[in-house]
Amino acid sequence: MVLAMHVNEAPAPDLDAPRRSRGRPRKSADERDDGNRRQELLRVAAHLFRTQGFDATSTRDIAAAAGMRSGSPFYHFESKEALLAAVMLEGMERALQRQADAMAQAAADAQPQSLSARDCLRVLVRNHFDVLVGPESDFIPVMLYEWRSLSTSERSAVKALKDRYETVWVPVLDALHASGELSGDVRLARLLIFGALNWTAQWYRPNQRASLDALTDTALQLFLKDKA
Amino acid sequence: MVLAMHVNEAPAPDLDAPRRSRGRPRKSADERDDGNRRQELLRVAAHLFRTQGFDATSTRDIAAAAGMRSGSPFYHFESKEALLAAVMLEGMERALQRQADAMAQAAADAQPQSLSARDCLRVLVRNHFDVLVGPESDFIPVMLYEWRSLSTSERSAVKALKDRYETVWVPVLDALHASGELSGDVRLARLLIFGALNWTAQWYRPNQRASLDALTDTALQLFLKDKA
DNA sequence: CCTACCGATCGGTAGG
DNA sequence: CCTACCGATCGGTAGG
Repeated sequence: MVLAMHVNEAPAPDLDAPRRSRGRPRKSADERDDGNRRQELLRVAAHLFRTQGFDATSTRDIAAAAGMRSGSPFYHFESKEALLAAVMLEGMERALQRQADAMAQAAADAQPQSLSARDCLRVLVRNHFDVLVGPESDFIPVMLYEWRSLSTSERSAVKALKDRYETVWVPVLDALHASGELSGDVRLARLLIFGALNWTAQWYRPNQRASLDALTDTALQLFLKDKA
Repeated sequence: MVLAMHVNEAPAPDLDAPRRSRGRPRKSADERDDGNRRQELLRVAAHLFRTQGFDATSTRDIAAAAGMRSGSPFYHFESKEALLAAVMLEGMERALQRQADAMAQAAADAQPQSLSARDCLRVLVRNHFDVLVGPESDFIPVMLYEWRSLSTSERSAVKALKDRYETVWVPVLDALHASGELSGDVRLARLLIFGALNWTAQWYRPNQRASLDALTDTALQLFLKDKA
C-alpha cells in the first residue's frame, strides 16, 4: 500500500503581478478572446515539445510557460496526448494554408505565362523550409519527430492532412520526371527529397551561413538535371 | 514528508527454468563471456530505444527484456544515460568498421583499376542503408533520433566518431563536384544527401516494395548528373 | 546479479 | 482557471 502525503506545491510565483500593478486588468483585444489561452498553450507546448521532446516535457512545464498552475492545462485539453495532437493538427493546417498561398501568389506573379514545373518545385521547397525552420516553426518539427508519441486514434487525422500536403508535390515531380529533369523512380525520389528537406530541422540554424534562399537553390541543383 | 511502503515487486517469472531443466547450467561459449550480459543489455536497449524512444523506455523494460530484475542493469551501467551513450558508441564503432570494410572490399574487387568517385559513393550509400535499416540496425537510428537525450558530457565522444564517419564522404563528394556530377555547394549538398538517406529510417520497411539495392540506384540517380 | 526499498516526479482529477 | 491531492511509475541504491 502506498501512503503519500504531499506538501503544498511551491507557492505560485506572482505571475500576474506586473499586470495587476497597472490596476484592474483591462481586457485587451487578445485577452478577451476565449481561445487566447488555448492558443498560448499550443504555442508554448509546441516550443517545449520541439526543444525537449514530448516525453521529457511535463504538463507542469507547459503550464508554467503559459503562466498557469499545474492542473490548468487540463481545463483546455483532455490529456497531454490530446495537446500533442492539437499541436500537430494546428501545424499542418497552417502549413497547408501557407503552401496554398505561396502557390497562388507565385501563379499570380507569373501571369500571363504559367509557371514551369521547376518554378513550382522551387516555390514548394522554399515554402517547406519556411514551415520547417522559419519563424514560428515549432509545430511541424514536432509532427515530424514526435509521431511515435501520438496516440494511434489521432494518427489518421494528422496523416490525412500530411497526405494532402504531399499530394500537391506529386504532379510537379511527375512533370519534372517527364521532362527528364528528375531521374529515377518518382515515388522513391519523392521520399528521398522529403528526407533531405525534413532533415534540415536537425541542423539548420537561422542567421548562420546559408540563407533559406541559398538552401533552396542548392536543393534544386542537387535534385534536378538540366532540361533535356 | 512522504511515507511510502512498497510491496514486493511482482514475483520473478522463472526466467532460468528452461536452462535449469537441462541440469546444471553449462557455460557455453557466449555465456562464459563476462561481457555477454552487457552486450545483451546493449542489444535490447537499442531495440527499445529505437521503437519506443529513450524517455518512453524504462530501465525496468530493459531489464525485463534482458531477463533480469529491475535493479540489475545498474550493475553494468552507471545510469540510464550511460547506457544510451554506450548504445550510440557501439553503433558508431560498428558503422565505422563496416564502412571501412565495404570500401576495402570494393577496392579489392575493382583491381587493377581504381574505383570511380561514383562507384565510391555507391558503396558508401549502400553501406549506409545497411547500417540504417538493414539487419541489427537499431543502434544508428537511436544515435540519430535520440541525440537530444544524450547527456552533454557524452556528446563529444559520439560526435567524434560521427565526424570520422562523415569525413570519408568528403573527398568522394569533392571529386564528384569537380567532375560536374554533383552540382551546388558541396557542404550543403552533403547535408541534404545525409538527410535524404537518414530519413529512410522513418519510412523504409524491409521486404517491402524497394530493395536496398534499388534504393541505392534511385539515390544515385537523384543526386548525380551524367559526367560532363 | 537479486531483494527490497527510497525520494522524486508525473498525468490527471474533484471541487470550487 | 486554481487548490490540493491521488495513485502510479520512475531512476537509482544498500546490502547481500
